[in-house]
Amino acid sequence: MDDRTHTADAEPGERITVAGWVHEVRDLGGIAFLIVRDRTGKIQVKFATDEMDESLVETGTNVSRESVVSVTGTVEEEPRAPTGVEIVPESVEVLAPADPELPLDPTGKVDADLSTRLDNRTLDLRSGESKAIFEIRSTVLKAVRDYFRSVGCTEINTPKIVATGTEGGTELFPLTYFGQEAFMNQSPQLFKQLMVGSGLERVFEVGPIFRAEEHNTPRHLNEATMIDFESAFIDHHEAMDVCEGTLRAAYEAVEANCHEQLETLDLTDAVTVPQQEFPRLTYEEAIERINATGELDEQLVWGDDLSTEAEKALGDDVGGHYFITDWPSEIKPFYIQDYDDDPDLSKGFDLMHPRMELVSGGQREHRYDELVAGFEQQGLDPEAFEYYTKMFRYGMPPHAGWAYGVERLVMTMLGLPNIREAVLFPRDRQRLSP
RNA sequence: GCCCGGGUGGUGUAGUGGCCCAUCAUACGACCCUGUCACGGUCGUGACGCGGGUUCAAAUCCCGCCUCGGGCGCCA
Repeated sequence: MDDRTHTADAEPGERITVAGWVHEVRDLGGIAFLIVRDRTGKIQVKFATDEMDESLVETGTNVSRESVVSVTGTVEEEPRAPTGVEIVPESVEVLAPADPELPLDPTGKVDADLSTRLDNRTLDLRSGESKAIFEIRSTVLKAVRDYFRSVGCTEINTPKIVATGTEGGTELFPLTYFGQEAFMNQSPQLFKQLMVGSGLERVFEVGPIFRAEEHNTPRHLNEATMIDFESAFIDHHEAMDVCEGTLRAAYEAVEANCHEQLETLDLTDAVTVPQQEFPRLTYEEAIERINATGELDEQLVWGDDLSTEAEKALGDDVGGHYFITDWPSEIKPFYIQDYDDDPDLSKGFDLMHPRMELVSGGQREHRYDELVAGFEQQGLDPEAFEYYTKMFRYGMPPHAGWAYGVERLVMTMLGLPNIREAVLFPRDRQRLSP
């Protein structure tokens, strides 16, 4: 396939070979058109049915939609062709015929339900919209990685099969590891913290996490991709700076490099880099503001976690990304540090999009005695986490960090109605295949 | 985990007790058509998730199961 030309690169006067999928055949009688699609676009192949070789016309016009074909011919300038050029074929080869009855319509003339699309993801991703989402996701991941490198991070990978959970609270997928009890990891949290105490100091990871919660919503997955960041010698304010920088980098990269995809998704004006610096509301300010909206039946009191309804009320009120800082220690995990002068208040924060929570992070507890006390307060056995706590006895620097859900980032950026749109092969309460 | 709403040709849908051996679009098959670009035209094939019940009569009502989607909790 060395001599293959992409459809978008076809220049008049050239003799080329294009290879791709049969998008459509339009047979008008004496003239017929075969539209070939590849990842760069589409091109029209013209058959003058009375004048051309009979078997060539037969092959080119009787091929089923979505079959894979290779067409060799001359590119001619033709104002009447959709792209201004068309191929006058010398030969057409069917590399892989498709069954005539397709489980969904990649041209998009007839809609398909999300579950039908997910059952036939390969075909679904031949359509412009679905493909565009994953091209944008790829751009986001590249931008995020580049940004982390620009602020001196080392990319790491931590184990996904673990002996204990991170927080003990959430549901884990159990498995058997050579006869031992083990779990799929729900977060790189503990491992990335161990790395800030290593010579690496400042790390990030992009990888999967697994949560066995039986939720059934458009914003949860049982296998998700997390962007984790953790750095030594920074506090939660600096961690928020990096967090905001990462998100801006992602939006900027998409705005700069994904014109075509945004156009396909009809989002050219909808996706823009956030202008304002993200407001940093304290938890206390947040609940006051929520109560002031009057959207909730019952007023929130200090110590309440924010319900979905409360988050929505606040999101509508703020109208853009924002941080919530200084959460009550009670509702944040043990590894988040409390304020020394107010132990009821933690240095945890969340980054919110008006639609949902995107990031959770905070200043970590790096002092051994306080950390162990925190375990006990949350009813966890410090012994079970000895591999983790032990390292805090050998010089663990002050540090902070956070974690994003990639799918939520893409979902909120593109206004996708369902998080499954942002994963190739989602794992949810009922879907395990493909 | 609790709660709510759906499942009708390949795909997406209409139909809420008899007007339904089921509507429309698209796809598929056949034929006609020399500039389509959602090509057009004629004809044709093709479906009520599964099991039980109520009724003279069930796609339609009831029960169970399967399955899909959503709300809440919790979270990324």
